[in-house]
Amino acid sequence: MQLKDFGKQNIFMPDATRGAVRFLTSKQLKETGGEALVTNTLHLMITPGADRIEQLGGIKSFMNYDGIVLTDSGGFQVFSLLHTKKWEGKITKDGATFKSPRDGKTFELTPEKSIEVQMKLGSDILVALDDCRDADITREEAELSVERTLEWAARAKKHFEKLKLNEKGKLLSCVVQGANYLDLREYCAKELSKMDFDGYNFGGYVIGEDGKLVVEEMEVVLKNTPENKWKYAMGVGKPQDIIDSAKIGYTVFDTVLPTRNARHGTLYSFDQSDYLLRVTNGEYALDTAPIDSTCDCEACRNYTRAYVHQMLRVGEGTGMTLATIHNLRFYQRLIEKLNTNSV
RNA sequence: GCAGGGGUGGCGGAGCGGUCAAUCGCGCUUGACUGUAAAUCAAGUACCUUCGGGUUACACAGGUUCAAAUCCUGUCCCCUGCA
Repeated sequence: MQLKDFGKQNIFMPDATRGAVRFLTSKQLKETGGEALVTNTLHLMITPGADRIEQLGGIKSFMNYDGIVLTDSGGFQVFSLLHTKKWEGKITKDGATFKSPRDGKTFELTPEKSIEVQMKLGSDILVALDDCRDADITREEAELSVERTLEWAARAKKHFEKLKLNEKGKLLSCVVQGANYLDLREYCAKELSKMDFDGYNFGGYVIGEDGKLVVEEMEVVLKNTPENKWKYAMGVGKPQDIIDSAKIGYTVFDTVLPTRNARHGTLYSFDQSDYLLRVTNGEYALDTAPIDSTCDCEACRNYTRAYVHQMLRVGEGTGMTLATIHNLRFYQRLIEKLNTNSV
């Protein structure tokens, strides 16, 4: 796929946060069928650092991956680690400063810094730093989050244009915030649209308190952003959430669910009505069927449920690998079905 | 044979007169995970229950005591040292 066609069809990007999809080689990842992955600015900035990745030829060369690479801005990490006080740090009008729990070193993440790091990493698709918050914040907090997100987006865009003079073939996307306030979502979407980004990402927490996708908010963003630009539902989601998001017009997806769940024993299978097959459960100990009778992945073609069950139970890396390969293949097959209208 | 130590729930291992159905770890059962601090986390794990509680339980059999997994006696096992 050409970069210019990104998002024209549904696409699912596995998360290789620190430069690898856990337990998979780039070859194994490629064999699951995807054409792009997501990696993370903040994680790679802390270690090994953007300069080193640049010295080593960029993230694609470093991890020997020849697909499309999208780098997340680090906005979500600021939210999940700083706002929730898991990491020491503070958020200011310029971004965030925080101490790495690895070695206590202080880092600063501004809109400009985020773009610079993403450039050095050798990303194809960059994301402007946003002020990500929880779904249930007060209106005042949501307003502040939107204002900062807009200001940061403008600064990111400006810096991107400046650096892009020497770097061709890169795209920049932005993130729409506004929590569950529809008018703020609309305002944020409209203002970002004026800045003309290559793609529009739905940010914030996509799952409401009831555990359901915030479809209403997602629709408002669709209506108020340019039709010919991609809409990326960040962090979405469960198979049904992806189906529902695709139905209303989102085409770009990423989530840690298939990879994290694989490691935790929750596999996906079209053989199950709810797509879920908890392979470590006792009932699969003697099950010689493949995880999914319709699947063509390495795990399903060569191994039984009983084998994956046992390997995961004893904590063998091979179990993690097989489960991850399978779950990613499931997600890619789901996307293929969406693209051929057969789901 | 003599001397010493020990037998606790599926396993390992605490407790050493009442607050013990018995810390904890493992195992087992189930669930959660949505821009990854996550090969993580949560709940449950004798039996019965109208969820108030009730019934058997700490090798086995007796005993002391208001009260015993905890003290005493005997029996049966196990381990270590010396013969």
